[in-house]
Amino acid sequence: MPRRQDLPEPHVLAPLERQVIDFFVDGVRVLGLPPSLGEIYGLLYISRDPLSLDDVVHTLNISKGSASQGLRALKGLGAVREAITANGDRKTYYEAAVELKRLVGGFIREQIRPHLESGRTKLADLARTAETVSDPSRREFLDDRISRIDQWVRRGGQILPMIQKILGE
Amino acid sequence: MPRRQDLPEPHVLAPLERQVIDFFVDGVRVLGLPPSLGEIYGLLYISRDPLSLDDVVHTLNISKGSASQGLRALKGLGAVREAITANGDRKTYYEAAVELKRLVGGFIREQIRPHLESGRTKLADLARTAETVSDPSRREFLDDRISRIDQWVRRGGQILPMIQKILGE
DNA sequence: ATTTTTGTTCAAAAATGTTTGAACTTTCCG
DNA sequence: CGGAAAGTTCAAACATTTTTGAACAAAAAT
Repeated sequence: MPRRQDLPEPHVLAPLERQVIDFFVDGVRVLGLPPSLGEIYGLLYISRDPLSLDDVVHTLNISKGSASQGLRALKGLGAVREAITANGDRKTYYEAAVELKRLVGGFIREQIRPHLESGRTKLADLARTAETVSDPSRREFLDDRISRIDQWVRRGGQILPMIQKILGE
Repeated sequence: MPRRQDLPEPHVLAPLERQVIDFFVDGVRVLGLPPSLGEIYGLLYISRDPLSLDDVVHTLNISKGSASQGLRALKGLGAVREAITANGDRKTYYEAAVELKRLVGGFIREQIRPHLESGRTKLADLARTAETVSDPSRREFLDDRISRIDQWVRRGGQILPMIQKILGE
Protein backbone atom coordinates (compact mmCIF):
# COMPACT_ATOMS: atom_id res chain seq x y z
CA MET A 1 0.00 0.00 0.00
CA PRO A 2 1.83 3.10 -1.25
CA ARG A 3 1.76 5.93 1.27
CA ARG A 4 3.16 9.42 1.46
CA GLN A 5 6.33 8.51 3.27
CA ASP A 6 7.07 5.67 0.87
CA LEU A 7 7.54 8.08 -2.01
CA PRO A 8 11.28 8.72 -2.15
CA GLU A 9 10.89 11.92 -4.11
CA PRO A 10 13.76 14.41 -3.68
CA HIS A 11 11.14 17.12 -3.68
CA VAL A 12 12.89 20.05 -5.27
CA LEU A 13 11.22 23.34 -4.49
CA ALA A 14 9.84 25.32 -7.40
CA PRO A 15 11.13 28.90 -7.70
CA LEU A 16 7.76 30.21 -6.63
CA GLU A 17 7.84 28.20 -3.43
CA ARG A 18 11.37 29.32 -2.76
CA GLN A 19 10.28 32.92 -3.23
CA VAL A 20 7.43 32.55 -0.79
CA ILE A 21 9.65 30.88 1.78
CA ASP A 22 12.24 33.63 1.45
CA PHE A 23 9.52 36.18 1.89
CA PHE A 24 8.63 34.66 5.23
CA VAL A 25 12.24 34.21 6.27
CA ASP A 26 12.61 37.98 5.91
CA GLY A 27 9.30 38.48 7.61
CA VAL A 28 10.18 36.58 10.74
CA ARG A 29 13.56 38.26 10.94
CA VAL A 30 11.77 41.57 11.42
CA LEU A 31 9.92 39.96 14.29
CA GLY A 32 13.13 38.71 15.83
CA LEU A 33 12.43 35.05 15.22
CA PRO A 34 14.88 32.50 13.79
CA PRO A 35 14.96 31.93 10.03
CA SER A 36 13.98 28.29 10.35
CA LEU A 37 10.58 29.42 11.64
CA GLY A 38 10.15 31.49 8.51
CA GLU A 39 11.14 28.61 6.29
CA ILE A 40 8.79 26.19 7.93
CA TYR A 41 5.89 28.59 8.06
CA GLY A 42 6.48 29.65 4.47
CA LEU A 43 6.51 26.07 3.30
CA LEU A 44 3.28 25.26 5.08
CA TYR A 45 1.75 28.50 3.90
CA ILE A 46 2.30 27.63 0.27
CA SER A 47 1.35 23.96 0.60
CA ARG A 48 -2.14 23.03 -0.33
CA ASP A 49 -1.98 19.94 1.86
CA PRO A 50 -0.78 19.60 5.44
CA LEU A 51 2.76 18.29 5.82
CA SER A 52 4.43 15.97 8.27
CA LEU A 53 7.60 16.73 10.17
CA ASP A 54 9.35 14.42 7.76
CA ASP A 55 8.03 16.32 4.76
CA VAL A 56 9.38 19.52 6.24
CA VAL A 57 12.78 17.98 6.92
CA HIS A 58 13.14 16.64 3.41
CA THR A 59 11.75 19.58 1.53
CA LEU A 60 13.69 22.26 3.35
CA ASN A 61 16.77 20.17 3.93
CA ILE A 62 16.91 20.98 7.60
CA SER A 63 17.54 18.68 10.53
CA LYS A 64 14.84 16.79 12.34
CA GLY A 65 15.74 18.72 15.47
CA SER A 66 15.22 22.06 13.82
CA ALA A 67 11.95 20.98 12.31
CA SER A 68 10.70 19.63 15.62
CA GLN A 69 11.64 22.77 17.55
CA GLY A 70 10.43 25.04 14.79
CA LEU A 71 7.05 23.39 14.56
CA ARG A 72 6.64 23.51 18.30
CA ALA A 73 7.44 27.21 18.39
CA LEU A 74 5.05 27.92 15.54
CA LYS A 75 2.34 25.96 17.29
CA GLY A 76 3.00 28.02 20.41
CA LEU A 77 2.57 31.17 18.38
CA GLY A 78 -0.66 29.86 16.94
CA ALA A 79 0.84 30.16 13.46
CA VAL A 80 0.63 26.47 12.74
CA ARG A 81 -1.89 23.88 13.77
CA GLU A 82 -2.14 20.13 13.62
CA ALA A 83 -4.38 18.96 10.82
CA ILE A 84 -6.95 16.33 11.54
CA THR A 85 -5.37 13.09 10.46
CA ALA A 86 -8.12 11.09 8.84
CA ASN A 87 -6.60 7.77 7.85
CA GLY A 88 -4.78 5.33 10.08
CA ASP A 89 -1.59 7.32 9.82
CA ARG A 90 0.33 7.94 13.00
CA LYS A 91 2.26 10.89 11.73
CA THR A 92 0.88 14.23 12.65
CA TYR A 93 0.37 16.72 9.88
CA TYR A 94 0.69 20.46 10.14
CA GLU A 95 -0.91 23.35 8.31
CA ALA A 96 -0.36 27.08 8.41
CA ALA A 97 -2.85 29.32 10.16
CA VAL A 98 -3.52 32.10 7.68
CA GLU A 99 -5.77 34.47 9.59
CA LEU A 100 -3.92 37.70 10.32
CA LYS A 101 -5.87 38.04 13.54
CA ARG A 102 -4.56 34.76 14.83
CA LEU A 103 -0.98 35.45 13.78
CA VAL A 104 -0.89 38.87 15.35
CA GLY A 105 -2.69 37.66 18.44
CA GLY A 106 -0.25 34.83 18.97
CA PHE A 107 2.74 37.07 18.49
CA ILE A 108 1.45 39.63 20.93
CA ARG A 109 0.55 37.01 23.48
CA GLU A 110 3.84 35.12 23.27
CA GLN A 111 6.40 37.77 22.45
CA ILE A 112 5.10 41.12 23.56
CA ARG A 113 2.88 40.70 26.58
CA PRO A 114 5.50 38.87 28.65
CA HIS A 115 7.94 41.73 28.08
CA LEU A 116 5.35 44.33 28.96
CA GLU A 117 4.63 42.33 32.07
CA SER A 118 8.23 42.15 33.19
CA GLY A 119 8.59 45.80 32.27
CA ARG A 120 5.84 46.67 34.71
CA THR A 121 7.57 44.70 37.44
CA LYS A 122 10.92 46.35 36.82
CA LEU A 123 9.24 49.71 36.78
CA ALA A 124 7.68 49.10 40.17
CA ASP A 125 11.10 48.13 41.55
CA LEU A 126 12.49 51.30 40.07
CA ALA A 127 9.87 53.48 41.67
CA ARG A 128 10.63 51.86 44.99
CA THR A 129 14.33 52.54 44.60
CA ALA A 130 13.64 56.14 43.66
CA GLU A 131 11.77 56.67 46.90
CA THR A 132 15.01 56.33 48.80
CA VAL A 133 16.58 59.29 47.01
CA SER A 134 16.78 62.16 49.47
CA ASP A 135 17.94 65.15 47.41
CA PRO A 136 14.63 66.82 46.51
CA SER A 137 15.83 68.24 43.22
CA ARG A 138 17.22 64.95 42.00
CA ARG A 139 14.16 63.21 43.34
CA GLU A 140 11.87 65.45 41.35
CA PHE A 141 13.79 64.73 38.18
CA LEU A 142 13.70 60.98 38.76
CA ASP A 143 10.00 61.02 39.52
CA ASP A 144 9.36 62.76 36.25
CA ARG A 145 11.44 60.28 34.27
CA ILE A 146 9.94 57.27 35.97
CA SER A 147 6.38 58.45 35.58
CA ARG A 148 7.16 59.01 31.94
CA ILE A 149 8.21 55.40 31.50
CA ASP A 150 5.09 54.42 33.36
CA GLN A 151 3.11 56.35 30.81
CA TRP A 152 4.83 54.51 27.97
CA VAL A 153 4.13 51.10 29.44
CA ARG A 154 0.53 52.10 30.06
CA ARG A 155 0.13 53.27 26.48
CA GLY A 156 1.67 50.05 25.23
CA GLY A 157 -0.84 48.05 27.19
CA GLN A 158 -3.66 50.12 25.77
CA ILE A 159 -2.60 49.97 22.18
CA LEU A 160 -2.20 46.22 21.85
CA PRO A 161 -5.91 45.45 22.06
CA MET A 162 -6.52 48.22 19.56
CA ILE A 163 -4.09 46.67 17.12
CA GLN A 164 -5.71 43.31 17.57
CA LYS A 165 -9.11 44.80 17.03
CA ILE A 166 -8.12 46.62 13.88
CA LEU A 167 -6.31 43.66 12.38
CA GLY A 168 -8.88 41.17 13.51
CA GLU A 169 -11.88 42.29 11.55
CA MET B 1 50.50 58.03 38.73
CA PRO B 2 50.77 54.22 38.53
CA ARG B 3 47.55 53.54 36.72
CA ARG B 4 47.03 50.71 34.24
CA GLN B 5 47.94 52.30 30.93
CA ASP B 6 45.65 55.16 30.10
CA LEU B 7 42.54 53.19 30.85
CA PRO B 8 40.22 55.55 32.67
CA GLU B 9 38.72 54.65 35.98
CA PRO B 10 35.12 53.64 35.33
CA HIS B 11 32.64 55.83 37.05
CA VAL B 12 30.53 53.77 39.40
CA LEU B 13 26.84 53.84 38.63
CA ALA B 14 24.32 54.11 41.42
CA PRO B 15 21.92 51.15 41.68
CA LEU B 16 19.06 53.29 40.48
CA GLU B 17 20.91 54.28 37.36
CA ARG B 18 21.92 50.70 36.74
CA GLN B 19 18.28 49.68 37.08
CA VAL B 20 17.15 52.24 34.56
CA ILE B 21 19.84 51.24 32.12
CA ASP B 22 18.95 47.58 32.44
CA PHE B 23 15.34 48.46 31.85
CA PHE B 24 16.27 49.99 28.53
CA VAL B 25 18.65 47.20 27.62
CA ASP B 26 15.70 44.84 27.89
CA GLY B 27 13.54 47.30 26.04
CA VAL B 28 15.73 47.58 23.01
CA ARG B 29 16.20 43.83 22.88
CA VAL B 30 12.49 43.49 22.27
CA LEU B 31 12.91 45.89 19.38
CA GLY B 32 15.78 43.88 17.97
CA LEU B 33 18.43 46.52 18.66
CA PRO B 34 21.85 45.88 20.23
CA PRO B 35 22.21 46.15 24.01
CA SER B 36 24.72 48.97 23.76
CA LEU B 37 21.98 51.18 22.34
CA GLY B 38 19.88 50.44 25.37
CA GLU B 39 22.75 51.20 27.71
CA ILE B 40 23.56 54.49 26.08
CA TYR B 41 19.98 55.60 25.78
CA GLY B 42 19.26 54.55 29.37
CA LEU B 43 22.22 56.49 30.66
CA LEU B 44 21.21 59.63 28.81
CA TYR B 45 17.61 59.14 29.86
CA ILE B 46 18.49 59.19 33.52
CA SER B 47 21.04 61.99 33.27
CA ARG B 48 19.86 65.42 34.13
CA ASP B 49 22.63 66.98 32.06
CA PRO B 50 23.72 66.12 28.52
CA LEU B 51 26.77 63.85 28.29
CA SER B 52 29.74 63.73 25.96
CA LEU B 53 30.93 60.65 24.14
CA ASP B 54 33.70 60.44 26.67
CA ASP B 55 31.27 60.53 29.56
CA VAL B 56 29.37 57.65 28.00
CA VAL B 57 32.54 55.64 27.46
CA HIS B 58 33.73 56.07 31.02
CA THR B 59 30.42 55.66 32.76
CA LEU B 60 29.32 52.57 30.90
CA ASN B 61 32.79 51.17 30.51
CA ILE B 62 32.33 50.50 26.83
CA SER B 63 34.71 51.18 23.98
CA LYS B 64 34.90 54.47 22.19
CA GLY B 65 33.93 52.66 18.99
CA SER B 66 30.77 51.28 20.51
CA ALA B 67 29.82 54.63 21.96
CA SER B 68 30.42 56.41 18.67
CA GLN B 69 28.39 53.92 16.67
CA GLY B 70 25.70 53.68 19.30
CA LEU B 71 25.21 57.42 19.50
CA ARG B 72 25.06 57.67 15.74
CA ALA B 73 22.40 54.95 15.56
CA LEU B 74 20.37 56.59 18.31
CA LYS B 75 20.57 59.92 16.54
CA GLY B 76 19.37 58.21 13.38
CA LEU B 77 16.41 56.83 15.30
CA GLY B 78 15.66 60.27 16.70
CA ALA B 79 16.10 58.89 20.20
CA VAL B 80 19.04 61.11 21.03
CA ARG B 81 19.87 64.64 20.02
CA GLU B 82 22.85 66.91 20.30
CA ALA B 83 22.48 69.44 23.06
CA ILE B 84 23.40 73.03 22.48
CA THR B 85 27.03 73.13 23.41
CA ALA B 86 28.07 75.76 25.91
CA ASN B 87 30.63 78.04 24.37
CA GLY B 88 34.33 77.33 24.66
CA ASP B 89 33.81 73.57 24.72
CA ARG B 90 34.49 71.61 21.64
CA LYS B 91 32.97 68.35 22.75
CA THR B 92 29.47 67.63 21.59
CA TYR B 93 26.95 66.70 24.23
CA TYR B 94 24.00 64.39 23.84
CA GLU B 95 20.63 64.16 25.53
CA ALA B 96 17.82 61.62 25.31
CA ALA B 97 14.65 62.46 23.43
CA VAL B 98 11.86 61.54 25.79
CA GLU B 99 8.71 62.09 23.74
CA LEU B 100 7.07 58.76 22.98
CA LYS B 101 5.86 60.15 19.69
CA ARG B 102 9.36 60.84 18.52
CA LEU B 103 10.71 57.49 19.68
CA VAL B 104 7.95 55.52 18.03
CA GLY B 105 8.10 57.62 14.89
CA GLY B 106 11.84 57.12 14.53
CA PHE B 107 11.58 53.40 15.05
CA ILE B 108 8.83 53.01 12.52
CA ARG B 109 10.63 55.16 9.99
CA GLU B 110 13.99 53.45 10.36
CA GLN B 111 13.16 49.87 11.21
CA ILE B 112 9.70 49.08 9.99
CA ARG B 113 8.93 51.09 6.89
CA PRO B 114 11.97 49.85 4.95
CA HIS B 115 10.93 46.26 5.55
CA LEU B 116 7.36 46.94 4.53
CA GLU B 117 8.74 48.57 1.43
CA SER B 118 10.93 45.63 0.45
CA GLY B 119 8.04 43.34 1.31
CA ARG B 120 5.89 45.08 -1.24
CA THR B 121 8.58 44.65 -3.88
CA LYS B 122 9.03 40.96 -3.16
CA LEU B 123 5.29 40.51 -3.23
CA ALA B 124 5.05 42.07 -6.67
CA ASP B 125 7.79 39.70 -7.89
CA LEU B 126 5.85 36.84 -6.40
CA ALA B 127 2.64 37.79 -8.13
CA ARG B 128 4.51 37.95 -11.42
CA THR B 129 5.96 34.48 -10.90
CA ALA B 130 2.54 33.12 -10.02
CA GLU B 131 1.16 34.31 -13.34
CA THR B 132 3.28 31.71 -15.10
CA VAL B 133 1.62 28.82 -13.31
CA SER B 134 -0.60 27.00 -15.78
CA ASP B 135 -2.52 24.46 -13.72
CA PRO B 136 -5.77 26.34 -12.96
CA SER B 137 -6.39 24.65 -9.64
CA ARG B 138 -2.91 25.33 -8.33
CA ARG B 139 -3.10 28.80 -9.76
CA GLU B 140 -6.29 29.53 -7.90
CA PHE B 141 -4.76 28.42 -4.63
CA LEU B 142 -1.65 30.54 -5.18
CA ASP B 143 -3.67 33.58 -6.08
CA ASP B 144 -5.57 33.24 -2.85
CA ARG B 145 -2.44 32.93 -0.76
CA ILE B 146 -0.68 35.78 -2.49
CA SER B 147 -3.63 38.13 -2.25
CA ARG B 148 -3.79 37.26 1.41
CA ILE B 149 -0.20 38.38 1.94
CA ASP B 150 -1.02 41.48 -0.02
CA GLN B 151 -3.81 42.13 2.42
CA TRP B 152 -1.41 41.77 5.37
CA VAL B 153 1.08 44.20 3.91
CA ARG B 154 -1.72 46.63 3.14
CA ARG B 155 -3.04 46.42 6.68
CA GLY B 156 0.44 46.94 8.03
CA GLY B 157 0.79 50.08 5.99
CA GLN B 158 -2.54 51.33 7.30
CA ILE B 159 -1.97 50.62 10.92
CA LEU B 160 1.37 52.36 11.33
CA PRO B 161 -0.03 55.89 10.99
CA MET B 162 -2.78 54.94 13.42
CA ILE B 163 -0.24 53.83 15.99
CA GLN B 164 1.70 57.02 15.55
CA LYS B 165 -1.43 59.04 15.91
CA ILE B 166 -2.55 57.30 19.07
CA LEU B 167 0.87 57.47 20.69
CA GLY B 168 1.59 60.92 19.45
CA GLU B 169 -0.96 62.94 21.32
C1' DA C 1 54.12 72.97 12.67
C1' DT C 2 53.59 69.92 16.19
C1' DT C 3 50.86 68.05 19.70
C1' DT C 4 46.50 67.25 21.88
C1' DT C 5 41.74 66.63 21.80
C1' DT C 6 37.65 64.67 19.72
C1' DG C 7 35.66 61.54 17.18
C1' DT C 8 35.32 57.82 13.24
C1' DT C 9 36.37 53.51 10.89
C1' DC C 10 36.75 48.75 10.32
C1' DA C 11 39.08 44.16 10.80
C1' DA C 12 39.20 40.95 14.14
C1' DA C 13 37.77 39.12 18.74
C1' DA C 14 34.11 38.14 21.68
C1' DA C 15 29.46 37.30 22.54
C1' DT C 16 25.23 35.61 21.23
C1' DG C 17 21.95 32.94 18.69
C1' DT C 18 20.78 29.03 15.63
C1' DT C 19 21.15 24.51 13.77
C1' DT C 20 22.70 20.03 13.79
C1' DG C 21 22.86 15.15 14.84
C1' DA C 22 23.17 11.38 17.76
C1' DA C 23 21.10 9.48 21.73
C1' DC C 24 16.88 9.06 23.78
C1' DT C 25 11.70 8.42 24.73
C1' DT C 26 7.22 7.19 23.35
C1' DT C 27 3.90 4.87 20.77
C1' DC C 28 2.24 1.61 17.64
C1' DC C 29 2.06 -2.92 15.68
C1' DG C 30 2.84 -7.76 14.93
C1' DC D 1 7.52 -9.10 24.36
C1' DG D 2 10.78 -6.82 20.31
C1' DG D 3 11.37 -3.87 16.61
C1' DA D 4 10.29 0.08 13.90
C1' DA D 5 8.46 4.57 13.24
C1' DA D 6 7.75 9.25 15.01
C1' DG D 7 9.25 12.74 17.55
C1' DT D 8 12.09 15.16 21.34
C1' DT D 9 16.21 16.68 23.67
C1' DC D 10 20.38 19.08 24.25
C1' DA D 11 25.49 19.59 23.93
C1' DA D 12 28.39 20.87 20.52
C1' DA D 13 29.17 22.87 15.90
C1' DC D 14 28.20 26.50 13.23
C1' DA D 15 26.64 31.22 11.90
C1' DT D 16 25.62 35.75 12.80
C1' DT D 17 25.84 39.92 15.37
C1' DT D 18 28.07 42.97 18.50
C1' DT D 19 31.91 44.98 20.58
C1' DT D 20 36.52 46.12 20.81
C1' DG D 21 40.73 48.63 20.01
C1' DA D 22 44.24 50.34 17.22
C1' DA D 23 44.86 53.12 13.27
C1' DC D 24 43.20 57.05 11.20
C1' DA D 25 41.29 61.92 10.24
C1' DA D 26 39.92 66.62 11.46
C1' DA D 27 40.33 70.47 14.05
C1' DA D 28 41.88 73.29 17.84
C1' DA D 29 45.45 74.48 20.99
C1' DT D 30 50.23 75.23 22.04
